[in-house]
Amino acid sequence: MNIKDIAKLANISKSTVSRVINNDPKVHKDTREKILQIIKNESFIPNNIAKSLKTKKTKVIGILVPDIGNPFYYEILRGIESLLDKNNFNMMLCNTEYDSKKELKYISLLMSKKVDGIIIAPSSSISKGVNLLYEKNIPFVVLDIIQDYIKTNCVLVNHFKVSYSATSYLLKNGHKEIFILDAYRENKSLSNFRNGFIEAMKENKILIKDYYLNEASPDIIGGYKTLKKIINSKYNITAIITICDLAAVGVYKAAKELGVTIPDDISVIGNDDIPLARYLNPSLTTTRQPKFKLGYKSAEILLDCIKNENFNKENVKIYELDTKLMIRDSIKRRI
Amino acid sequence: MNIKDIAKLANISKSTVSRVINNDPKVHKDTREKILQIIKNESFIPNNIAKSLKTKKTKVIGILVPDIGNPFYYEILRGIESLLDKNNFNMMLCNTEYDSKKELKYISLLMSKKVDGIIIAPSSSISKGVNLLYEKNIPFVVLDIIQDYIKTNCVLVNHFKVSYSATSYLLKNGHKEIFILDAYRENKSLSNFRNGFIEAMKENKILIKDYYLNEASPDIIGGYKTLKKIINSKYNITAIITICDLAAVGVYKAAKELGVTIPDDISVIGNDDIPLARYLNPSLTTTRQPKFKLGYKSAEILLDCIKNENFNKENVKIYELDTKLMIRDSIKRRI
DNA sequence: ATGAAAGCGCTAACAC
DNA sequence: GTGTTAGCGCTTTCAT
Repeated sequence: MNIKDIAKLANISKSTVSRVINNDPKVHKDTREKILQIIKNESFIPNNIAKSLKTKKTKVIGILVPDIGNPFYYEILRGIESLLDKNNFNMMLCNTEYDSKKELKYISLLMSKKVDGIIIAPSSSISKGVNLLYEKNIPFVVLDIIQDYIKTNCVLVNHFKVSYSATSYLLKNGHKEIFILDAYRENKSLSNFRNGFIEAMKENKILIKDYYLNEASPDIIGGYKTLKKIINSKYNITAIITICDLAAVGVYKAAKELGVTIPDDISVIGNDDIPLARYLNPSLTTTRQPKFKLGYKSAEILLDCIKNENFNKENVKIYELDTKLMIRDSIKRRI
Repeated sequence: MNIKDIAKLANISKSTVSRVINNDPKVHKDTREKILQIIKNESFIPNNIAKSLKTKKTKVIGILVPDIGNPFYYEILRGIESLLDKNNFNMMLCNTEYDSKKELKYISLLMSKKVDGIIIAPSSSISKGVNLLYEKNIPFVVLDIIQDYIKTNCVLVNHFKVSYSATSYLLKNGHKEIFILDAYRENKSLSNFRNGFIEAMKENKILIKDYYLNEASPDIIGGYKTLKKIINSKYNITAIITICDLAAVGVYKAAKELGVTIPDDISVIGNDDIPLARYLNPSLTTTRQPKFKLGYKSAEILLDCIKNENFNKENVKIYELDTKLMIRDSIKRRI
């Protein structure tokens, strides 16, 4: 069943049916009602694939996240969805697993399916996928993981401030031997999360030992392995700052197994404030990121690029959203 | 840029370009290589919208879940995604928020976008959306929430057994005044979760007081409100069984606020075993559902329906996956 | 206010 | 092994 069939049933041309479907005002009231009635009777649903072929718009956007399993992203997804819903867009969700190959594959698929735009939390800070989008002039917004060598619209929090504040807070509480767990980075010197830590330490004239600076996967396993390594190496650490709460959960897990008590033996401070954070034992001190808003804002910018067709590689901006340190029970005062 | 342009560059017809793109063996090796080279040079990505219009296949499936924010669904999503990835399918994710209107709207959108099939965790056990899919002969699989009045492929766990076992376990531990928190249901007598509880109580000759049987939204707020209600009503409850872990988290939250100690004052048993469950304080006793497998299996069945075009409303089955009671620290022995 | 016709970019049947 | 052609179901310009 297609508009031609509907047209036949109504003794009218398919152009007019098309007009009715698209709410073109230039249709006689009676004609409109008749056609609407038939559409309803037949419970006809127009073929938007054909429409898209003609109009070059799909009302679909692609979303790429590195880890569907990280609660950080669900709230973001909810933020995106809430705006897409209002605009009758759909989202194609892709899970890249921090794998640049998979990321690139999905981006190609999305492009072949002619999504109107893409929101991507890249697999790394040098993403080939993002480069492809850039070259092909696809409207896109980068989320959370800023690109090192390319200017794009980007929505995120200030990771420098996040770790600077977290470190300062630990310092204020008498900690000196602080371990930082960053995600893997191609170019370490470009890591704001790392640099905020370094800056805070330097300002307080604390010597940064090599092994303070660490990298792992930003998930439970990453945090788990990291604490095990710390304990095995008998480093004299009193606190650990993690790149995300999920990694902090990994630290908790390892602590339990190793008989290490948080915060008495080691203090932990996370980043992003996943819903679980406040329910952990002890509840996790962490930096709250406005996750819903991160998603909503990204969608807003993207839809704007799409609608106004004003997507311009040069006219691009970094949107920094505010964070807040949530002080809970995972930090011990060492004075 | 389209296949016609590629054809021109190669001095060849677009049919042959199409053949190369679709790996048709009936193309001369040299021709193929030449075309492949041009495609690569131009970094040409074929328009799958046009392809879909012709072939009536999109390689997209729609997923509808009632609450993106419930961790129960992420593992399911991962399961679905892992199979879709292998088959180069994309997924359109829709969040229905237990709202049948929104569900229906999204289903219409998905149908207009000609998804090859749909996996739906319905907003309720009598879903108009599911009925529409049924009537329109769209391949679909129902996840988790079985439909009361319509036969469909359905992947889920045996909720009767889940609550029966949970209740039996509580009974064995000396509990008698047990409260059950079910999700809202149009037809209460059809709730297996409720019925498993009733059956276990009856077998043990425990009188079921009216207020034992309760309904709330299956999320943190639902659990939160429920415990508040119990405490305010001064019911003499020693244990509570929740329809999902997220509701149990709500119970924990209310308990903390009210100064109620788990498990000393009240025991709690969840259902589904979200990642957070074991990290709660006290760690939550709950029934583990094979979430990844639930998703994977659904996708498997759906892709099978799509590929073999053997989707037949009558030839439909319920797939019950195994569960396991995870005994942790949220139950107190009352003997 | 309505209709006729061209065309979006691809596939696939058919011809050679 | 390759080319020609019709057509998938819409939109949209142009005519009336």
